[in-house]
Amino acid sequence: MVLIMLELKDLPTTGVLHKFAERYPDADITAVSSFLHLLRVATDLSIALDTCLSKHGLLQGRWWVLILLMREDTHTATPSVLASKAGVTRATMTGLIDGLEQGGLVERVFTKSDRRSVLIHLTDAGQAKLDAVMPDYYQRLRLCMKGLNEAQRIQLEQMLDLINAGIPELTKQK
Amino acid sequence: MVLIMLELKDLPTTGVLHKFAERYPDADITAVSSFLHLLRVATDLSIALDTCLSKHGLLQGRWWVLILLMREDTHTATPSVLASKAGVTRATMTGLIDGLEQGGLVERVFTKSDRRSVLIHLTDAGQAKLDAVMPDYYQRLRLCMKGLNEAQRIQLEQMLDLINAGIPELTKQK
DNA sequence: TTGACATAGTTAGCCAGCTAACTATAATGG
DNA sequence: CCATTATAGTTAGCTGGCTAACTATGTCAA
Repeated sequence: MVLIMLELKDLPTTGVLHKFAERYPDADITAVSSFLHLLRVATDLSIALDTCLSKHGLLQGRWWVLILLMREDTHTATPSVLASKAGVTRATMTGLIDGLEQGGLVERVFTKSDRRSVLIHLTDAGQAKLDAVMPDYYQRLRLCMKGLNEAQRIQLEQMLDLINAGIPELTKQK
Repeated sequence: MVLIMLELKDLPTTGVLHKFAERYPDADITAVSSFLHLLRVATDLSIALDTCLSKHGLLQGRWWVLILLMREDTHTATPSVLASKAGVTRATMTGLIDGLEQGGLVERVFTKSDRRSVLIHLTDAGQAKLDAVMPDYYQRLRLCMKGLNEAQRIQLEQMLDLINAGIPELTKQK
């Protein structure tokens, strides 16, 4: 996944929001506040995740490829499938696989059935890398999220789904 | 703000999460689920916001600079302050200002008091650009967020604050 | 008062996304 | 059965972040 946004250090105060709402009467102050708050926390989470992964020589892109491969029973998938699941272009996936192959974490296996295609296979070194990264990641994430109990987590996901359902409104042609 | 993460198209099913939890007993399944869900929705929101802004010839970086300037009573600020509030480096801010100046949306004003410093001033054209963009943005955001009532928005922000408080756990030295 | 340090802005070069175009191979329909 | 279209992977070049290094200016303490 590739989320790019400006890191919002100074969320607007309600005073600023009201000032803007005067000039732009369509402004829905709590909508803006929640929206920016959500983007800000997610941005900081993403940066922190990269910091955590970089201690193991990974970033989100490559890390996610390894996870997608581990999910497969055969520890194998094509670049196209990986690109689609990771939400990046095939061109980007080529670069990610190049880096992982250079590090010996995956290997390209050429298939006979469809000669256009390549299978990407998680190597033992790749699995070992995951076995080093994932426990650290899971421990840290557990601590990070310990402020929310189970009920709150469910509520959060429900609200995220509601927002997600509204996203098309941001881009819809009028 | 610069949030970079892989766009997670395929969130793990609870089945997959349990499979991983077997190998990695530290995994806190609902923590992982909520975390990925949050990053995914925020990513999609960020992409949609860029799509919305790009119809007006802006992206998040430049758009945010214009907003920060409009917040100031004098419609003026230094690049350093803008960089700090936007959460980008001063180097990045130089590039953003270059682009905005080229489009006539801001101007560099050299000061006499501190000759190291420059003041960035929102031009009439810059204000006009905001007057074109912001109503569209606010209308769309209102629709996007209309699935959440006021109580839910408050709850959401509270939960985001709880997560935010846990972020240091992701990067803390052990 | 001057040497060391701090601050403001810029420049240069890196990186990981992206799109568009290309090659090779497969699938399909007239 | 062959021309067209679709698919898989790669390459080339763009973009907007980043860090590090640099210039110029200001500040402060010995």
